[in-house]
Amino acid sequence: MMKERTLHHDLDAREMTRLRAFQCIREAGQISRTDIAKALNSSPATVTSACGALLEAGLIRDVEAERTDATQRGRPRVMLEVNGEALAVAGIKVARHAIHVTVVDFKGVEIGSHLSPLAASCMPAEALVMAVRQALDDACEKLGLSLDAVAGVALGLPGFINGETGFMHWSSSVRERNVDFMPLFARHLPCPAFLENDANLVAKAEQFFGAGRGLRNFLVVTIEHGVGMGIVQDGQLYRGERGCGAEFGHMKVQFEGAVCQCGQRGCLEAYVGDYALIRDASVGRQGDAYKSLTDILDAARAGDRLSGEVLERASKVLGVALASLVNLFDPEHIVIARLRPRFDEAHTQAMLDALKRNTVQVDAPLPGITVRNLDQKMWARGAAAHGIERVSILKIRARGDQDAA
Amino acid sequence: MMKERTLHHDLDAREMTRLRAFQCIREAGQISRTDIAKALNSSPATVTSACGALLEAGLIRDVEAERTDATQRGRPRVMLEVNGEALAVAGIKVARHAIHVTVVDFKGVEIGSHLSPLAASCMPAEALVMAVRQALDDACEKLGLSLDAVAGVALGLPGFINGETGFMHWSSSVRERNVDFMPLFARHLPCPAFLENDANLVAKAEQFFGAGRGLRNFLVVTIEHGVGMGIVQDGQLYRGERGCGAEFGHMKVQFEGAVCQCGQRGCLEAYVGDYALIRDASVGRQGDAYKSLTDILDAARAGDRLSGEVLERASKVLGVALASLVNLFDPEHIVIARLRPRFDEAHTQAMLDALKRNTVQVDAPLPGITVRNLDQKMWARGAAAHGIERVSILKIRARGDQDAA
DNA sequence: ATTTATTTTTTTGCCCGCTGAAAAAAAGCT
DNA sequence: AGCTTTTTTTCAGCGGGCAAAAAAATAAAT
Repeated sequence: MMKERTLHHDLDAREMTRLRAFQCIREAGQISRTDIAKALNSSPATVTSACGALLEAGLIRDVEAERTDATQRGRPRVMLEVNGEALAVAGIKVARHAIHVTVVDFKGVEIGSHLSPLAASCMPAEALVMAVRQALDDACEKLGLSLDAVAGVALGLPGFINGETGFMHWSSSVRERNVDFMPLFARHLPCPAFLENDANLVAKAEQFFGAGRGLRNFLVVTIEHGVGMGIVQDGQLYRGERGCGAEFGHMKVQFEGAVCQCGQRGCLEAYVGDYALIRDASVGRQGDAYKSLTDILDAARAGDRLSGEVLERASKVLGVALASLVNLFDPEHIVIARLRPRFDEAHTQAMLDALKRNTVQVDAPLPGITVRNLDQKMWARGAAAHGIERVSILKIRARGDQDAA
Repeated sequence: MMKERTLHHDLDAREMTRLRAFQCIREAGQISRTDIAKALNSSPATVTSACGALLEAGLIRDVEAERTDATQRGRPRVMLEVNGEALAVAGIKVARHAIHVTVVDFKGVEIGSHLSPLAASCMPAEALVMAVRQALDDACEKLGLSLDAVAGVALGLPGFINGETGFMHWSSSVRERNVDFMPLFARHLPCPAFLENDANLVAKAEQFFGAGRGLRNFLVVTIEHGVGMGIVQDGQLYRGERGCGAEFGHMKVQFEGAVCQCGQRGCLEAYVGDYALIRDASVGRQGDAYKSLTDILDAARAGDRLSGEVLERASKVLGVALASLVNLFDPEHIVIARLRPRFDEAHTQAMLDALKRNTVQVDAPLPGITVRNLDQKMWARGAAAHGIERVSILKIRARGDQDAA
């Protein structure tokens, strides 16, 4: 059996129809069968049968008919929605000093969260997996939940992760390189496990809950210590050939430019990543270097020239790099998510200006831009979203097996 | 009817199977039914019926059984191939000073070519279409071919062309902006017409005849006056949301860098495009500026310092930009095609070194790289390839209609 | 209250492509 | 000639999707 490129492999035609119907329902929140038929471009009969299977499986349910104000004649439509109580899914993100766990219901509504401190920011794979398992157990206990009630766990790691194969090429949180992480992880869990690159998780979060709803072709850029990106094309994460593309942070913005933490020169990250700003703004302040971005922002607001210039320059460089992305990908939308300190409006504006000025002009509207603050919970939420998606595929496939039996 | 994203719309399941079989045969050159079944992952019965339809339509034919040396028992396999004589297709490329026409048979074998000089490098759309039609007529006459024998014409234009809709946002060859070019073009032709961005055509040529055969995920970069790119993902041209992405030439490689012909700063084109090299190498030679890249190459070989440095720098910048591409797209393969003057091995090597040094390291093999000289005929050949693809879709759909009748 | 109109949903029967199995075809080998 | 091997074709059956019809549920009209 050859290795398939999509995650929808081994779903037959009928299961694909069910999955599409399910995803349509999830995306819409609430939707009637007729509208699903329109959205899927298929017949009502097909939708009825697909939804019948989903209802029987308990994955969706019909919702109490809301009294519509618009006085409608005819048989009232029955709205369908994802049955939140059907399943619980855990999303886990490994950060530098903590493991974030969030447990959501099948609709993506948060049941609860938990944060486990992490002793070391980099440890052996085996130890990390144990720590993750412990964090999950703690979270379940805190929420009064049995681990058996969790239908799937999705884990997000920084670094070069092939989400399709579950192979970890490199991660800043793991001592070893080239670990076949997925089996290791799955061995310590009583339920299906999924692995994904952390920037891709933010993309998933946007697709499920944010600016990416209903879009099929968008980019999500994350800016924190480093710079990451998730690419959604045709509604699916684009992973590249080896499963580790989308390294926007290491796109070169300056020939023979500043040194990046990856050892190369001119990477975007070396101009707009947190560590780069701290480095640049601290020049000439030996012994009194800034500790965090917040310090720099405060200094700039207090009138410090260098800090202001560093921030302005970073904004412009980021805008130019984003313009390159637009020129290359021509996406429908871009989400720019920056962690922690809320930037001044002026910086955002400088970034957007640079973006606009450096985009190839086509007399067609620019892609939509969303600038948002990225909070720590987004990753775990994205992991949960990813988990929901993967588990729903499993559940729909499982139904098929039962039918056959 | 909503606008579909793929070119395979309105092909039903059976037609899709036929198309896939046809494409498999075209890609393989010669292949037996059993091997097609393996390649398409479907049953021999299905392949027989699909090929039956294709045979009946005359699109393919079975080839005289080649005596295999390996003494094989059993019923000898019947090899199928595209029936070259089935149809003729014309590929046309509008260049700055000429219109290239190439007519190929359905297998892509060149029947003949023609080159019509073009008075002006930029003219009104209407006039350009007339000139193209004239060039096509001339080519047919020269080849002793009736225009009726041409089943389709594919036209390549430089600029921002939406190949899907046939809309021209901007082209250096056309006076007006935002012309709905396709209908205009089709009105002057007795056969189906197709339009495409010229860099995408080179990608098509590589996919059909070159390094892209059998690959589903590769990039083709063209370097001439400007720099272009074609993106093939999952076997299809990636066009972006507005149909005019892949502007590699306007990816920014230097913050506030050299001025590009597009008016912006720091574009790759402004460092490696022909005009940029001529500009840079001619500094300080007022009245004695270089006229062409060849001059610069000659000067460098003769020991001119500046020319050598300009070439070396361009090679390095290109390598770095390509590394950014790899980091973003993680493709299976990259084809780098440079027009006209064959560069010295040293420059190619400098480019590849820079590419390698600036690629994010993953302990996984780098994408394959093909460096080739791009000759003028590639565009027209690519246009022809594009035409073949589009015409085969039309023909397969047409069969369906006949069946229905 | 009953009927009519309207809209959504379900049921039913049919069509059609794909498939597996078996048959047929076309060789080579003995 | 008979057996083996491999490819190709035939054929019956399965199963998904769809159009049409039926059913259901309501508003408006009489």
